[in-house]
Amino acid sequence: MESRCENCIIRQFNSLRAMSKEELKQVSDSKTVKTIKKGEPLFQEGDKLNGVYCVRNGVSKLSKLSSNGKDQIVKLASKGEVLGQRSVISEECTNLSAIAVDDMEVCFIPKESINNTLQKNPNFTMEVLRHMAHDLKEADDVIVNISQKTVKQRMAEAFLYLKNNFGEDEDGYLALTLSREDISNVVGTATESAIRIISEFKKKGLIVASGKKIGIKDERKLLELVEGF
Amino acid sequence: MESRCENCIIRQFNSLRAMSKEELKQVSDSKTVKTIKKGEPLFQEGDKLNGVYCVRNGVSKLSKLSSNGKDQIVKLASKGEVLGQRSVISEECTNLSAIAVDDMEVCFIPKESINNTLQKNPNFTMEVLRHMAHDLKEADDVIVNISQKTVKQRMAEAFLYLKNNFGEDEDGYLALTLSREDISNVVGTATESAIRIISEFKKKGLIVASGKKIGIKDERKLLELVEGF
DNA sequence: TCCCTAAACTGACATTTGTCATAGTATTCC
DNA sequence: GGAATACTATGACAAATGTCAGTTTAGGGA
Repeated sequence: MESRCENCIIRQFNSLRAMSKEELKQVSDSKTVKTIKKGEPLFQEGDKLNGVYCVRNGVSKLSKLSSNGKDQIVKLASKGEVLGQRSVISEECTNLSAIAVDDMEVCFIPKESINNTLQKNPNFTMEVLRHMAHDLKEADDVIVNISQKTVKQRMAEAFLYLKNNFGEDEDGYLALTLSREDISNVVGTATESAIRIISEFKKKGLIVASGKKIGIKDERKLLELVEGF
Repeated sequence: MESRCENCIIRQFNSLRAMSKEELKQVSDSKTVKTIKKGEPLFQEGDKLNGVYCVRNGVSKLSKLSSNGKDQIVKLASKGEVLGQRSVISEECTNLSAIAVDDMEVCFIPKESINNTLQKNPNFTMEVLRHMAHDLKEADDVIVNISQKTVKQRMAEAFLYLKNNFGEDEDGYLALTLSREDISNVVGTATESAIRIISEFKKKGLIVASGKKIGIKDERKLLELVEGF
């Protein structure tokens, strides 16, 4: 893949597209490319981040540990997403852990480059602001879903989310394969409950599963379930 | 209260403090002061907002209707907070309703003033960005709490939140009085469940209640409950 | 003041969800 | 290839929570 930020297509998907040629050059010169293996962390809850991570390949789960010892996955980030922005902007330790769900390739961009551009390029700042506004809206939706919907509804929604955001492979299975435990941590339920609901969905013909791979069979009915029928 | 934004103390608490004298003058000239009675809406979910609302007095609940017909309260906003920013920035319809919990006094600032300043004053943009980063972090915390804690724990947390954010009156009761239904909508549970837990807390001496007014009696035990003992 | 309505409350019950125990099934690593 | 380990699955049960139905209480007009 192209290693010069100026030519990197990835940035078309994130706030970096608002950077000028010179700014991108600076970012390009200061960035480092990192490879993270499945299961390894990009950063951990409480870490002080010295920069942001731009995802080139693979998927990362952003999660937070609850006092009951369970992780709650707040977001799944893939190609083009920038992680750690919030922490860098507010100059606080990060409140989330980022762990690779796949093997990943990311660019680490030191915070100086980001802060520098934030000060000089209002377009960039606005772009970051717009992204954050969007994330906040999504977070509100998650709050409402998680508090007002049943586990079954949230499971159905999770599968539809996975399809819409990560797509399907050639055999019609969800492209992103998560462990049952990760699924339960996205949905916010016990692993056993998640497994039981998967079994139920299989029996009812809503999904198919072969090993870890899950495929959506009856999207319409899943949608109806989410809406509460 | 002072009607010129330049002299308004309220703005010390929000992003408007990053505005210049001239910008504040423009805001002041274009703003309108509105009085909203208890129970009335500032705006409703799905509305297209033509500006933001700066709270001078009173409290507003920001809520979203779920498909099961219940409202989930996502945030309680009081003096100094600015509502509708996100919608104005992303130029989308608002995803939340804002309804007065108290009688309120707010300033409506047309979006032109805001957008104008966003374009010209990078400090202001950064300030808004920082606020939004903070809100996003809080939203993450809410997600984790609501999904990983029991209703009882969340109730305890809600009372502590009300004390810390809105304080107590001279008699030691929580300054912000919410109906049982509103409390249940903050916590994300059935009204009956909320009432039952309030009764239980009263019996156990964690809180006292006289009519709608609730007072915290044993903060330590409430905290322990939240942390899971 | 009294009524009337909305809110607060309580009980009984059904349902959902979590927990523990245990067994089967993949996967990895030597 | 085979043991060790992690993940998936299922049953049985307990606990938490929601729902429905009905009663009591409080507050705001006429």
